[in-house]
Amino acid sequence: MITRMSSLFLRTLREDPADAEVPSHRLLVRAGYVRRVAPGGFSWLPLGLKVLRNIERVVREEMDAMGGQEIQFPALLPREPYEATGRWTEYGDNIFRLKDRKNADYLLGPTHEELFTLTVKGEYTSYKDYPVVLYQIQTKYRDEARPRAGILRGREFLMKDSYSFDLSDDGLADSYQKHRDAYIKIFDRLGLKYVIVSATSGAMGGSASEEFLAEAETGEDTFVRSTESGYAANVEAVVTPVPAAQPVDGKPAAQVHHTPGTPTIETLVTFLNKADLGREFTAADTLKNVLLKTRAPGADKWELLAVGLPGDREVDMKRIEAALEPREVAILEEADFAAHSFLVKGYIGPKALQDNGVTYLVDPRVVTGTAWVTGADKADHHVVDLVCGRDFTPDGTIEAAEVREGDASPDGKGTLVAARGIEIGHIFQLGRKYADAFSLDALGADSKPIRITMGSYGIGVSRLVAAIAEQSYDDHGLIWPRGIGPADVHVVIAGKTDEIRAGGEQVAADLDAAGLTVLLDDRTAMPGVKFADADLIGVPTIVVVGRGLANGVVEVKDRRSGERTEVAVGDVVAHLTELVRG
RNA sequence: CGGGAUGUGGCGCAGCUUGGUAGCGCAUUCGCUUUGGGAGCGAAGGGUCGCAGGUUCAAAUCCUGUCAUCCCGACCA
Repeated sequence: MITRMSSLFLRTLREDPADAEVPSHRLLVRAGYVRRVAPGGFSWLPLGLKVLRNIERVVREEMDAMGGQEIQFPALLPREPYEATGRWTEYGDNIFRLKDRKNADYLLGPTHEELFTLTVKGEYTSYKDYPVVLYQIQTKYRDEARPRAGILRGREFLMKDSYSFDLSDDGLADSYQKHRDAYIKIFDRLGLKYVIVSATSGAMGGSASEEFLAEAETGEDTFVRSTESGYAANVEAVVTPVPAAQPVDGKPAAQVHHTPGTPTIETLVTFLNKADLGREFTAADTLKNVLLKTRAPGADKWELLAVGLPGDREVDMKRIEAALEPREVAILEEADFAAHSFLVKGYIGPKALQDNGVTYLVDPRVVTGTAWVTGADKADHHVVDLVCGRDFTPDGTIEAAEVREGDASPDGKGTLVAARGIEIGHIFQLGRKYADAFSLDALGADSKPIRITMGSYGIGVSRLVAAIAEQSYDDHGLIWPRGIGPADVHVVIAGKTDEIRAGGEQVAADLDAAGLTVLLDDRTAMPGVKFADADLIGVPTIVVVGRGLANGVVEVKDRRSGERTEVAVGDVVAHLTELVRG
């Protein structure tokens, strides 16, 4: 197919739009792919829509290949199914709600677990029907508190979501693995640099969960990766390597010291080093005890929880929350301290905690035989050489400490560094949460019902357009991977003579006949304008038909490398076919 | 929801301090020249200055209120 720029609905901008910050947003607007119409809402213009459709095609092909069957639900949904699972309330302000003329409640679907579950329940009743994988590529709506970064986080976006329905946990694991494999194929075909990190499943519930993150500085998600191995994980999922336990024998006895005016780690360390105890202390030698309270879902009573971690580490609330999920976690307030007189703020130690029945969890680095400086449970006093396993015994360990660059990688290879990524895919094993909500059962061979177990798998299709752009651009504009850009070849007619114009038309026609998609710049503009637009638009291969035509050659330019080669007119089709088909 | 910034032709901006009825660049239209890296000259069209009050002989400009957008944070299958 040939797209003629003389009639293409396109206006490129020479200047960056004022409201665009991230590269993908800037370039997609400048190159005339998208236009903003509302916060978090964008129109797709012809070039942008071609790219979106190309990505959609890749996703669809791989989903079909792994056995998925495409269906489509309405975006406009009734309240009832979401009421049944509690999500009408749980989603809070994050869903768009509306009423019809009869004052009935509707919502614009943020995700469709309920509908998929109900649909399968409506059609399938026998164990012989399973397993099944259904998917849709649908516009989703979320009333984001703050849409940002252009296409990357909008309030309306295109998403592929699929769901697997299995009779057994093994079946679910298999469906999960098939999706994981399909996602790898999809993102590889899209030419993305990405990592797969283990993730928490969040509000959806469920167990196994992994996120696909496209590496990009502008990404919203922080993850860590090893400098030496392929290890990558969300910060919440990093498991601290446990040091070897040490013998307790021979450790100096614990001693309480008067340490006036040392409520913080910093003041304590300074004090200790001036106290002439015969050795140097650092924050890492201290054991900081942080008081929290937790509450089980549905319960209204809070329970105290103490967390002990090395004094040089800050508490990471997100890691704690992930570790304690689904329990709610909160920092202790002044009133809570007042209610428990044994808690001496700034001087809390393991003894008072355990004497008073407070659950005491420690960082995994606090192993048997390690000696610590910690609170002595009375104001202005600390205890030195309190040995774990001798002087106190924690109730267990918890991943509560911040993860830092330079920490050892959990797989033992290399150290961790922080990186940022864009969440482009998320797969997880939902389990029976939705099947339970709607009593989705299959009748087994023994005529007894089998509760179905589900997996849920998403890909941000419109977000991928931006994610690819974030990874592939230069000072001149976008650079699309092959098969993803708005055309296979961008033919620029650089000259005004009839010969050159006819030559360009012929090259475009020949390429089209060979099955390539062609963007033909047949405008009467200056050559410089056309070259600049070609670079901005980012079709991977640019063919310039111009003054060389007199010698029977055209110029083939690789957009990414900038490399130009002269090719005889007669060889253009063969040359380009080779390039495009690889 | 907290913090910051900004609203002036389609896009990007100046003008506001010190009120006098709106300007520049890009884009668009016409003419001539030009034609391998965003051309030159000449002409033209296009703006209730976010909105509402107020002060004043006079408001883009000063005052009050309000709305919107963007950025940072909180939040985010």
